[in-house]
Amino acid sequence: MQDDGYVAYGVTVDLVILTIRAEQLCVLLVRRGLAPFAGALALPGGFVRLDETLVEAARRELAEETGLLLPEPPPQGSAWPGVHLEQLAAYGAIDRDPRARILTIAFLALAPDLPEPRSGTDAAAAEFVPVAALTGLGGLGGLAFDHAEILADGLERARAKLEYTALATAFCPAEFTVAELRRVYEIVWGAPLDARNFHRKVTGTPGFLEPVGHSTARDGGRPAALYRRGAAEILHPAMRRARAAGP
Amino acid sequence: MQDDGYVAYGVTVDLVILTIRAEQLCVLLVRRGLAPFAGALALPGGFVRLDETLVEAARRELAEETGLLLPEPPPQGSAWPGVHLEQLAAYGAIDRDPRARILTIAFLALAPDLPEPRSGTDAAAAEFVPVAALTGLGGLGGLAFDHAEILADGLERARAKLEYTALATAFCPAEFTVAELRRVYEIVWGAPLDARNFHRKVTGTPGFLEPVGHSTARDGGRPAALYRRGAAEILHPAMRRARAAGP
DNA sequence: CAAATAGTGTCTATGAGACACTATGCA
DNA sequence: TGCATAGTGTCTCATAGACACTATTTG
Repeated sequence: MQDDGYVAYGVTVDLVILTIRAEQLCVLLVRRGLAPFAGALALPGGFVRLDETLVEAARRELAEETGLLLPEPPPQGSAWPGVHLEQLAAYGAIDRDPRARILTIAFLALAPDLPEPRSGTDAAAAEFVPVAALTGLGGLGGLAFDHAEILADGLERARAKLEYTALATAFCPAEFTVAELRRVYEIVWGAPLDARNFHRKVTGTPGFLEPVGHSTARDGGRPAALYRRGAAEILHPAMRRARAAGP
Repeated sequence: MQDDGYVAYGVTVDLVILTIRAEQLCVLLVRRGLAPFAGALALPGGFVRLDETLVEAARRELAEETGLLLPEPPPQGSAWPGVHLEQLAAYGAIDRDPRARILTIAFLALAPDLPEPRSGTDAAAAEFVPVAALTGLGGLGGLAFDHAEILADGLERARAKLEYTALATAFCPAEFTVAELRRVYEIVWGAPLDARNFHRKVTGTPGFLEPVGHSTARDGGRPAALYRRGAAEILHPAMRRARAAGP
């Protein structure tokens, strides 16, 4: 780190907030009210204040956009539909914002089905949009700034991490069945998985799932045992990613 | 991205440049000449200019610090001791620089044994330091700013990526033997690997290694076939990381 | 020849993938 | 009873890991 050459940048955080609603992978987008890109969809985000770190800024934006409780502090012991938040990458193309040189640090958030997003102070309107509806229209086109690229990176990160981490549980409520967890994988990867093998894999991996004892019959068949996420963060060996079917 | 709340940050890039010299994993460090942290070791880096992207700034610093040819453009077809360069993460703790709010984007570079680093315009002195010499002294302590954390993240990224990518070849010259590649894994992971199984794995994975036809006998046994890196970027199934032996 | 390193073959345990089968609820 | 979903068992194939063995050089 040198001591000459200081120039000033604007720094924002932008969030790729993913959830699953109505059997679809959705991303939270806001409709921009102001120029540039007025009227276009964009990832939620905002400037980083001088008195907060990058993660704190991301957590603040997450709360503002979703009205959601912050992922920290983790409550003692029991069931918590944890929102996962991690840094994705920094984006610094010279003209990514036409007004000034603005750098953004993108974060990836994974959450269980959230309450309807309440408009933050800044966001004109926030809504969960099915990812398929965006990719269908010519490769994520139409997003403001370089947000198509950021979203693509976030999606790839999420898909990849399902393979070798226990992250899929972040899309589930505090207690869930094996079938619900499997649906998460199938929806995120866009490909079906063998229910029997999946069951053996996730229940056989120590620390992945923790049985809560009782069961439920939400779906009208034999009642399924309920689990909550276990302590294991990584999965070894990894789950093999099924290749997406269809277009 | 909102339109209010703009504040100005300084933005730097810092580089974790790893190489292998004399059977040891080494990182390029500079001795700081100026306050803060004058006299301390630090990662090389510098401010991002207004007319360059983050990667361009990283590439410029890499060239300045190492005198090395840039990893791009990749020359047609043949042997190139590619320097690998990728973004690591952004670091934005409030007081990470005591002078001002400065954000840094860290990059990770992996290179084959480099010529002696020539002092760049800014660096007082740059030298490759064995990582073991740093970790031995109480957890990477003594580095300026938050560079101990950045270095730790870079090391972990490098170790992890050897598992599931063909990245280890970035530590090798353009043409190398299987044994040399295996030494890379052993040095980075700090644990021995079975030579026979390793050989089967890397030669059996399509696209990982590309035989160049001739062979060499640098080490006095049966001559070994030479390879250059193949087209495959990822390794599936992954190589299993051996757990580091000893302290 | 011995020593040293390169490279192959073979066995075993494990896990993925395919899929038949049993278990337990509800209408 | 039939139907739907949960969960288990079993087979086959691929691969990691262990390690005996052969191959090709130098001294």
